[in-house]
Amino acid sequence: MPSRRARIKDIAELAGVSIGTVDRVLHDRGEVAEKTRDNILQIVKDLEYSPNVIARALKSRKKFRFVSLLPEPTDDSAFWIKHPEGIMKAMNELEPFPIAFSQVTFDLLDEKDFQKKSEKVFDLDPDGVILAPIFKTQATAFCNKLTKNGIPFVFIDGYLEDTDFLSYTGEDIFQSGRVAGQLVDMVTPADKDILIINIARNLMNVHHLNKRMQGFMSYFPHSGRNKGDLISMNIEDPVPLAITAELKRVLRINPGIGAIFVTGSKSYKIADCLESEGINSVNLIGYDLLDRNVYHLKSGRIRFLIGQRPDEQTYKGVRKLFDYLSMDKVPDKMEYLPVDVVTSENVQFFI
Amino acid sequence: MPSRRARIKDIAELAGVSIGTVDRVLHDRGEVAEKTRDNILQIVKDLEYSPNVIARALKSRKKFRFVSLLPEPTDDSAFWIKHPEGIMKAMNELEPFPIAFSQVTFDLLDEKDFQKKSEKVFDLDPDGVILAPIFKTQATAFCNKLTKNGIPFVFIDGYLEDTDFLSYTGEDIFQSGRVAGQLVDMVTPADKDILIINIARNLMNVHHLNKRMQGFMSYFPHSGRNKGDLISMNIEDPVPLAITAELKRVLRINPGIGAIFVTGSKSYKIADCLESEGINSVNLIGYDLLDRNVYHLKSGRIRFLIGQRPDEQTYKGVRKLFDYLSMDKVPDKMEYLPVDVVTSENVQFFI
DNA sequence: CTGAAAGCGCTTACAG
DNA sequence: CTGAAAGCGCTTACAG
Repeated sequence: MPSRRARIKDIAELAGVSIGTVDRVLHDRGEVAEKTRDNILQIVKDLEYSPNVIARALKSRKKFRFVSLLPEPTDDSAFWIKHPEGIMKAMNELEPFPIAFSQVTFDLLDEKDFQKKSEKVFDLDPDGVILAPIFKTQATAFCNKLTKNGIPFVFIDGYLEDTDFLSYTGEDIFQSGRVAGQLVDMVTPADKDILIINIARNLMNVHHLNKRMQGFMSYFPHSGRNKGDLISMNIEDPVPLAITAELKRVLRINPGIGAIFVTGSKSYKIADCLESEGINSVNLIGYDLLDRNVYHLKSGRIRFLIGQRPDEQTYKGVRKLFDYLSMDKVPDKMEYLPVDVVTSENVQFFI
Repeated sequence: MPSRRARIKDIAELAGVSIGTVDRVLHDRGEVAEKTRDNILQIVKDLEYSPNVIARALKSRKKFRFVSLLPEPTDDSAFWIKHPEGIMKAMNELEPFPIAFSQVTFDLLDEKDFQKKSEKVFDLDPDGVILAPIFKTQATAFCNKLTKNGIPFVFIDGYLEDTDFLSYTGEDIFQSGRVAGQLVDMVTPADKDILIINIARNLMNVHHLNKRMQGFMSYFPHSGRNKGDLISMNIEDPVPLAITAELKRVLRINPGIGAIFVTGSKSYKIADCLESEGINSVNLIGYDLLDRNVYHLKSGRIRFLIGQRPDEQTYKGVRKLFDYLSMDKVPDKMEYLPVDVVTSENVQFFI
């Protein structure tokens, strides 16, 4: 091990060439005699040379251009407001480096818009892309195009196995369902029934929600104490009146329900109904720390929320792109973030 | 807002002086006419100048020397093995910058050793110190000496209010006790009694444990459903035989105990005893993801562990020192990390 | 195919 | 009290 970090200059001296030549070899810019090249490469290896990122960043006016392609946060998809925060945090930390960031958003309910916006991403001529692959078909096409153009990309929120992504940062969806199952099992009397509610206006998110539901249900046969029934229902039109009617109907038919698991981030809609109906006896558990969920968590209407660290997903995604581009650091392909168990007593630390 | 970041050179030109003079003003090295100085300072403000950290790091062979002063992890204080990991992670990220790190450890059971090692810290001529102020008197003296020498320091694990620390990163101890209280309350039948166990060979850590206990107990009067008794006991000599005897005695006297809360990280010792005695009916809850705790968590003997992110405490502590020294970034004085609720189903993400 | 030079923005001696 | 110069390790454009 060299006592001091090797520099290009050291390599050049050992090889008996100029630093320009060494640089050409290091950057594969060709125009170097094969013999010289091999010799230099050997020395590089011997010296365990790695470039000084600081010097590189200082010099190269080469500005990395990053682009994010994420859903537009709206009143009805408030989950996505946290993601930009992680991006800002990463940008802040990387502020001394020459980086530009563009955020492109698309309509969560509109595949066509995704496609249109993904074209816009290309127009921005990115060096790296971070995206949530909500629409499988369109996202796959987009990712393949990125790969063809040699542009690295990272996934958050979900991933597409058949694409050449650099890394995924997010939830282990199935396992997070299991955690929900365990929590419900712990706080609900063993003879009570459990209601699983999916709220999905369209089929797009079904993969996500289905997988959580599978994880949830997988907990009970072997690990759970609960002996009641698992009942599942779908709400397509999440309008308060419709939800209330449907919920009342199901609860009337199944008077033994002791817990409700909402597979997505809209548990507050269920809590709203329970509140207006004056139903206090069920354990409600849902996902994500939206303001409206947190409100019900604090009031006791929701017992647990499961958090998936949306801001950490984007933060890490950006860092991985940067580390990869500026230092050739290849990240782990899959990084599952912790499944956070949030109650009224520890929620303050998560928001 | 300037379209481009101002450089020293820009300031020099506007002030009609050389960059050397600007630098002298910026670094308060004196030897500058007051008029020149004021003028330059004004321009600095107007231009919102901030130094380019990269250029600074590249140039200055000034190596920051950081020193940590933490307890030596031992078989009986395994909690402290995670802390060095956070330090290594920070060092890794800061690798391109010229930094040296020395880790000094002391005997968790020996105040004299703390004092001796704190002197060693001074010998290392640190630019910044990160420490766990285990022994109040000795740590206060040490911190005051640091302040007197103009050496910034950050706390982890605990803090001393009367010292001039740069930042604290760690648990909100009282609140974490409340979280434990809520969890116990959720999973234990309302008519059962609750046993609180402190394991403390000496009085040193009592502050820590007491505060958690207070938080725990504070939950029940207003927020809890539990109607049973809160019983507390102390174990001074945590030898298996002694624990078992004592535990059996208490459980015999109080047959209604449905949950046990261990205020420190040694819940595995209680779990060991319950296991050997074949007692399965109580909900055990404790702190920290030590291997031996996790073993019992997975086997179901421990129901919840509360995590306090030891590695994140040190990681953030080091980053704060660095950001402060290299960019004058003053961190928030108090940073409470999330109180993690860990079960057998999500523990995999925390270890 | 290769070398010499300029420059990124800062800091550090040194000369006056 | 102030300026001019060298240099940190790299990249880039140019000359040969």
